[in-house]
Amino acid sequence: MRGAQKQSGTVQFAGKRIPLQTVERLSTYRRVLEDLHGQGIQYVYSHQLAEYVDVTSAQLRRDLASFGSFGNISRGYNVGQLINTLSELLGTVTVQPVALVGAGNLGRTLLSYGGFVERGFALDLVFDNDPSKIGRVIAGRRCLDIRDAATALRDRQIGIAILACQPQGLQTIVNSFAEAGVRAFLCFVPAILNAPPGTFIEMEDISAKLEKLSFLGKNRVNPRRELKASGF
Amino acid sequence: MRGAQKQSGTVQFAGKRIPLQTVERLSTYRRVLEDLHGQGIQYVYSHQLAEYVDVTSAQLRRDLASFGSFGNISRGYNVGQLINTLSELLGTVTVQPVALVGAGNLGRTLLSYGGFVERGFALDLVFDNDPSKIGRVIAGRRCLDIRDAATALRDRQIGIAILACQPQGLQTIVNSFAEAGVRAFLCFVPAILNAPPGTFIEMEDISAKLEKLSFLGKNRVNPRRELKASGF
DNA sequence: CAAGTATTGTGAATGAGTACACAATTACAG
DNA sequence: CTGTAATTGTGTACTCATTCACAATACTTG
Repeated sequence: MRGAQKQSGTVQFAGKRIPLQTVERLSTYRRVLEDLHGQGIQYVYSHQLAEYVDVTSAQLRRDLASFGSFGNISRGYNVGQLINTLSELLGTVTVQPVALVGAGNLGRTLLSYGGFVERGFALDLVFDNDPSKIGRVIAGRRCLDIRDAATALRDRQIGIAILACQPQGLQTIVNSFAEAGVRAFLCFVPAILNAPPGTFIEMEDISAKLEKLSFLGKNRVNPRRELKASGF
Repeated sequence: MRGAQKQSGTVQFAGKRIPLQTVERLSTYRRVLEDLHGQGIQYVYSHQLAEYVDVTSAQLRRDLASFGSFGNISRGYNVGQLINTLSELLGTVTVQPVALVGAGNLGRTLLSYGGFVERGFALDLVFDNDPSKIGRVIAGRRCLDIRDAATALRDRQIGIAILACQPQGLQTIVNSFAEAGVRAFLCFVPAILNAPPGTFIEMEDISAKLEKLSFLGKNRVNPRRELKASGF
């Protein structure tokens, strides 16, 4: 038994070791950039974007610079171009298919959430082990038998799976998914899982988040960086 | 405009500066301990518990030791006792009320999830601004008008709120909740929010998680610690 | 009761991540 | 065409987090 935790760690990219936290920030940058793009803004300086995202400008520049040199030294960063660059890095230029395990309450909520596609993900495959759900169409997708997962995953070349099912037998499912080529898992089930070699499991325990907040509500937080008076 | 990010930061506790990451691990420890407790195990050594949770034993001992001295030097840690200690630290000895903003798909899913109570949280208050929802009973709770939130929050002494609504006007809601005594927010809405002074916002962006996984699936991850051959 | 064994808690060393500060560079105004 | 102002990318310093390694301690066994 081995827990899949928020292993901070690093990623190997073009010979460099890049902190996972940097990768997480890329998402935020991209999201804010989309916003600016929508407002018709074409160029943005590191200190502006940094302020929106609440990091230091140095942090932002280093994050981006670790993937290449994208800024114009005097105009700043081209918004549209940077969005494309980040999308390429994150692998969301084209919408990629994602598998969902579990068509319960949470699963159905995820299926009916429209926001994934515009961020580059489509929950195309739904699996369950409940005979009363298998075969039924849920939010436009036909629910498949979890036992038939392997071939379906391979056919569609699925690389990412979301786990929103019961904890029983979950390790077996993860193993077989990994066997079928799935590289990364987002797991909403509070279970102790072992990530098969070459795969990554991101745990999402909402109760744990609440526990953290509960603790923070009772004790004073020292922000990493002293907050400037916000102009908000 | 200021983004509420995963500010790593530290917490002030009994004069010590404690990393937030330590606090997050406490939840995991507690969860695994509950498991062991259920199995009737009374004592556990740091290296055992550490193996389950996938941290080093030194990490585990330091995490716990930063809050006090709980281990018996030769029997290890008393499982039941440690659970109580952690619950006290996390503030989940008694079930505490939590407010939910937004009775949409996600909100209803959270309401019908039974796992919160056993972790010490009860989603007692539900708010929405949709007249067709206000007054209706959803999963046993009557949905209240978001405009009446302030008094309800104060009456129930709510310290934590979950945000699962539309992004429009969310900052205003956060501000008024903070005014009414809410100290911590768990936000599922991909918006840029400014945490009022003395409050903490935990962002939960599922699409961002998928983007991270997408990146990781394409690039090799260096685990922080070399995995020992697992006995799983 | 003494010797042996194994564990906790922690000072010190290491490693990772962030912020500072500036050289190099570009734009632009006069 | 030159001077001025402002930005990026990055070497360096620093802070924070993790791991090492061991002294202090408690239990067990002979």
